[in-house]
Amino acid sequence: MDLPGYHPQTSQPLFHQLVNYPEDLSTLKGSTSQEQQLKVDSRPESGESCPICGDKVSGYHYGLLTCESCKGFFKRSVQNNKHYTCAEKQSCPLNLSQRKRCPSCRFQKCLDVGMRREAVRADRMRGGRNKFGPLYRRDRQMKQQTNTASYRVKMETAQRHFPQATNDLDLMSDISSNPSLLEGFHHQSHTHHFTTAYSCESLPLDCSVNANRVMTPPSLPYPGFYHCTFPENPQEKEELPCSYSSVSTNYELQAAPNNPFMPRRTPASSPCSTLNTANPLPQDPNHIPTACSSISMPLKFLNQLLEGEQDESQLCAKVLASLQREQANRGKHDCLNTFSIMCKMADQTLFGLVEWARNSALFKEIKVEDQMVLLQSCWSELLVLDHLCRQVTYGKEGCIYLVTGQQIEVSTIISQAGVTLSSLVSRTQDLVSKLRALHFDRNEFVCLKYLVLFNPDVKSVHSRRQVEQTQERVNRALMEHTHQSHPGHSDKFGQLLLRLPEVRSISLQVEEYLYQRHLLGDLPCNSLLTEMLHTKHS
DNA sequence: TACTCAGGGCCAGCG
DNA sequence: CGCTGGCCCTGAGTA
Repeated sequence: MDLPGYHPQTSQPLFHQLVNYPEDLSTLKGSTSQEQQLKVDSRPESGESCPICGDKVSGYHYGLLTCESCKGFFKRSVQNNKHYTCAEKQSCPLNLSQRKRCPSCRFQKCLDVGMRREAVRADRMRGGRNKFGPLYRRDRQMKQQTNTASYRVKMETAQRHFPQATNDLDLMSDISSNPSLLEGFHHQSHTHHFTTAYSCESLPLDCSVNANRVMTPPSLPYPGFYHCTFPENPQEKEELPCSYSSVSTNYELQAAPNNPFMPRRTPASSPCSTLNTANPLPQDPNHIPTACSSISMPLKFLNQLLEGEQDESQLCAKVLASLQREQANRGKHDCLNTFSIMCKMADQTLFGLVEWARNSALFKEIKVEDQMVLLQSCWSELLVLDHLCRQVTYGKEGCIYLVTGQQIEVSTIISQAGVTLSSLVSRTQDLVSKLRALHFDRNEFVCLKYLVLFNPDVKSVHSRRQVEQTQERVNRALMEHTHQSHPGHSDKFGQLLLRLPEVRSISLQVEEYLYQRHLLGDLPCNSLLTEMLHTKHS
């Protein structure tokens, strides 16, 4: 099926490059998926590096942008059916000066980053185009679009396609055009200045640039929970050897009473005292744990998992900055509609989740092909889990809390939405209530994310045993954590696992809903979200 | 029909 | 002598 703005064979590159270019991530941070794609694509022009050896990229070769030498190397290797052997441990360094050292590792990296054997012609026929043509073509089109600032991601409303429609598809437009909805959507903040022109389907995009054109951190919800933490005492971290991973951020969450998700800078929050995270006990402020040796292996393992967690305030700032850039590119009279804003938020969150997975030591241990397959299989579940966690952590009863810190009243959405969206919102809110009742905490959230990610049942996973073993380890850690943190609630572990099928079911419904809107041309065609959606449907 | 550009071939240089 | 990598040729696809 030919879908608007989408070519099945071109669905891979954005996600593929995201998974395959470790060094790119830092530069990709904070960009929209489209912007990220553009950065990757602009390599030949900007003289950026070959993903295999770091040399200058000369064009698309056998599936992706590489340098001339790796192109030749790959071609010869495939044509001559070479079988190399690594003299070391198959982890030789590969860079411009050392690429000749180990052909085995070089060829393996070619395959790992996505060069395709099948693109080397068996008949050795010269010239012409291969089957990846459309893939390259789309990338080029996007480059052109970047160069001409007139490019706009096509995000037409369902209203435009189906003026008579009065179902779910209208809701997001309605939210923008209905003053009462906007009230719920707006977030009170001294740095956010929301425009409310109905015609413009407004959004808060001018929120984080100050008069000096310097990015300022966005105002975050529940201001009392945040404080500036330019470390006054640089030794602080060292004094807390097992402290909660302190992602470098100007804003950090402060201890929030009765909020099990809030990381704490007190010793009680350190992974050494993970057991206390769910039911924090009063701590002597001068007490600093000296070692982690007293905690069990599964809990140490759980602490390691926690260290990779994303910082919510950073994600919030990133999403806001991305929305702001998008709006800046569009100009004053061409505002994003609310559905597009939601898609952007989801897209950025998804980027964050892929980044989280990729940075995970456990995930890095498995083959890149498996990483891709696993992420492709569970991305929507991760999004749903992420959403659930945000609701339990920050959300108020009866409101949906967005990644940008804004809240929408559930009743408002349900009153405006059609059957599908209403059902989705209700089911999700039910699940949030169940998780609140279970006193769902941060440790458990991390475990569920890993359980969803390391799914050995996913088809075509090569290192199934490895995935299975990781899942078992996470399972044990979760079991131990729930038993220790809630000794009186012997069934919490089982209760949590029982939520996973619900997460799965909701995520499938979300995919279905998004796919329907995609068919109507409502989704940005160059987003990671769209790519992931399409990978599953193809 | 001219142009584009990715795959293939060639060959000087190197170890 | 085999491998490397820069350069050029070829020709299907595209505007």
